Amino acid sequence: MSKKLNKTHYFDDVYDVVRAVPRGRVTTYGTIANFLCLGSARMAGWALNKCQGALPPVPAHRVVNRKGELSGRLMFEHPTKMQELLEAEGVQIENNAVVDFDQKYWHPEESLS
DNA sequence: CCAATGACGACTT
DNA sequence: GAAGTCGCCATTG
Repeated sequence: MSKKLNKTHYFDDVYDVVRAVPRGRVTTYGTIANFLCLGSARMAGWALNKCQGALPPVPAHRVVNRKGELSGRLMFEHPTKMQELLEAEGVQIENNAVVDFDQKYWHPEESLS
């Protein structure tokens, strides 16, 4: 899996990492950005903003900010869709934030095994 | 071309 | 320890 790091297509790498997130787990923008060496967590979030039209669909609901808050829930088709999806996967949401975020936190290196 | 914004993060006060 | 400020890089106005 050679990482091209083509800044014009880096969001493809972001999608790949987000798709690798196991069900019931969550990760952060900064982690993805750091893993892909994007240099800014904003780039990861920006890429996910367009993930809605990406195929296959990207489980962006599994990506939250450093605080574990569902910062992008308003960007979904429905503001509550993100929380519903997370709860459906066993992730408890409290005050728009992931419960036991440290426990649900997932790192791309885990996928490397 | 310049300025402002953004699904963020880390540092400083 | 909490709140505020600056920095990152790309897109849009």
